Amino acid sequence: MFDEGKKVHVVQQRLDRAQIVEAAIAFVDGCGLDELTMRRLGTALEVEAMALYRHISGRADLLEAMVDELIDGLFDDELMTEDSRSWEEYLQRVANATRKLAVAHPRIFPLIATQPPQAPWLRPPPRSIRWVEDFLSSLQAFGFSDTEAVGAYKAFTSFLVGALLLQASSMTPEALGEEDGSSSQTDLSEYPTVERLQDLLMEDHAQREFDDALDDLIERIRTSTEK
Amino acid sequence: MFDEGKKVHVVQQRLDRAQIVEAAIAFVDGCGLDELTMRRLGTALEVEAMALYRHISGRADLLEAMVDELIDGLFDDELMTEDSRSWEEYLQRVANATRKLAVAHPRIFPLIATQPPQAPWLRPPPRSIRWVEDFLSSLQAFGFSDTEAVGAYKAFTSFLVGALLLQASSMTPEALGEEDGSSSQTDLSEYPTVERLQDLLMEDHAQREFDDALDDLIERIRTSTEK
DNA sequence: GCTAAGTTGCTTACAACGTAAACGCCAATG
DNA sequence: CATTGGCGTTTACGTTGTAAGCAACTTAGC
Repeated sequence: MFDEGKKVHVVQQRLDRAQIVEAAIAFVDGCGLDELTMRRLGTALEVEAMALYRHISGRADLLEAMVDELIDGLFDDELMTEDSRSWEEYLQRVANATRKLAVAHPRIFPLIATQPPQAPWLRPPPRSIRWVEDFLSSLQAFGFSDTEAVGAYKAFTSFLVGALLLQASSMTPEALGEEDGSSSQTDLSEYPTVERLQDLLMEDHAQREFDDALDDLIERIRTSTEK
Repeated sequence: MFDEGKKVHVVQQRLDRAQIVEAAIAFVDGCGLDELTMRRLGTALEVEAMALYRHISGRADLLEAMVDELIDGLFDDELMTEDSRSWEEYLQRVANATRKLAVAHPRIFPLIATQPPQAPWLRPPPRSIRWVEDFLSSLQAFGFSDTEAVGAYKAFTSFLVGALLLQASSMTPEALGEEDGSSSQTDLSEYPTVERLQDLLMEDHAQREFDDALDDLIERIRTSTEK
């Protein structure tokens, strides 16, 4: 007679926006952006597609919510909770937290980098006003002038998107499939240099290159604020 | 009796792959990626949608062809035709030619940066083997060792995608519409630093920042090859 | 506890999409 | 002249995002 235990497991029968977004992120992580469909996301939540529209206004809204959710999650990252002792340390924290995000969700990161922000001066990856406020005010607390802070913001965002977008797309399962040239070995005989350096090109030193480029960026910011 | 001049103007009645790709690029430049549809591209060419499939194998193929077309076009750029006197000049040529491309096609550039390349080590923006071959062999002709050339390649591509993707998305007509906060003025009262620096954030020094960052990247490559 | 109101999910429906398959026209080849 | 092969059209199918109406459940007021 305990038959109403039929909907087994952890299936909540009440839907809300947060869990839709969470499910969408999980879905894209697993299957890729193109596979994300209102109907499929519905069935993943054991619900009809149209039910989602009570909580989100459409597919575009869902994508934006996913991005915002991940970006907001950065603030709760342990790296960001405690204060930094120097602006260098602050930049390193932010960079590493963002990198962690890109590595955790390589198939969503392109969306973060590509999706048009609310205002043109709100560049991705931060992409949220709250975040930019934190960035600029933190730098100013360490003595940056207005123009220095804004200059650092622009240089830093360019650095992040360049380093992490390429990192993320190299981690996408589609790319990983053909990593060791088992399949789809293209003919390189016309490109001797590429052929000779192929092993070097495939080597993955992403973490070190990221750190090196970040160190260099920090050095660049330092000298530009001391002139 | 010259009645067959009815299809006036420059409408060729024979379709070929090149003009389809060209029309698609023009269409996206004008209307954006989301608006590009097989059917719409068909009518733009005064042809039924299915006619396109005689020349391209599908939408994905079309997107790839557009990217390849633009990338190949870089080779014909006047900047690239003559030899460079130094590797610094070579990098500057490539960077400026790529930047010109991003500025000319801001709505397509995200595709160049995002689309998965043929091999994981073929990073965008070059994204073509021919191009990478030119890059690596040119650097080696200027005395770069194998590891130095590959290191420069990776650093340079990261730089390009970061600097140009943000530049391109800030030039997209959607973003430009709200550039001067005429519409959609969000409430910044909770974000005093952003509010105070808003004018600075909106200022566009993209060209100078690009050049500065490039100079710095060159300097970084120089010192790393001299240690 | 009972009814009224509001919330939430389901059903149905439609236009637009990408593309497969069969068809007809035209030009070039024998 | 007949034939063949290439190219554009027509028709059709399955899938997509989403609008509209309906039904069931939760909650509020008495």
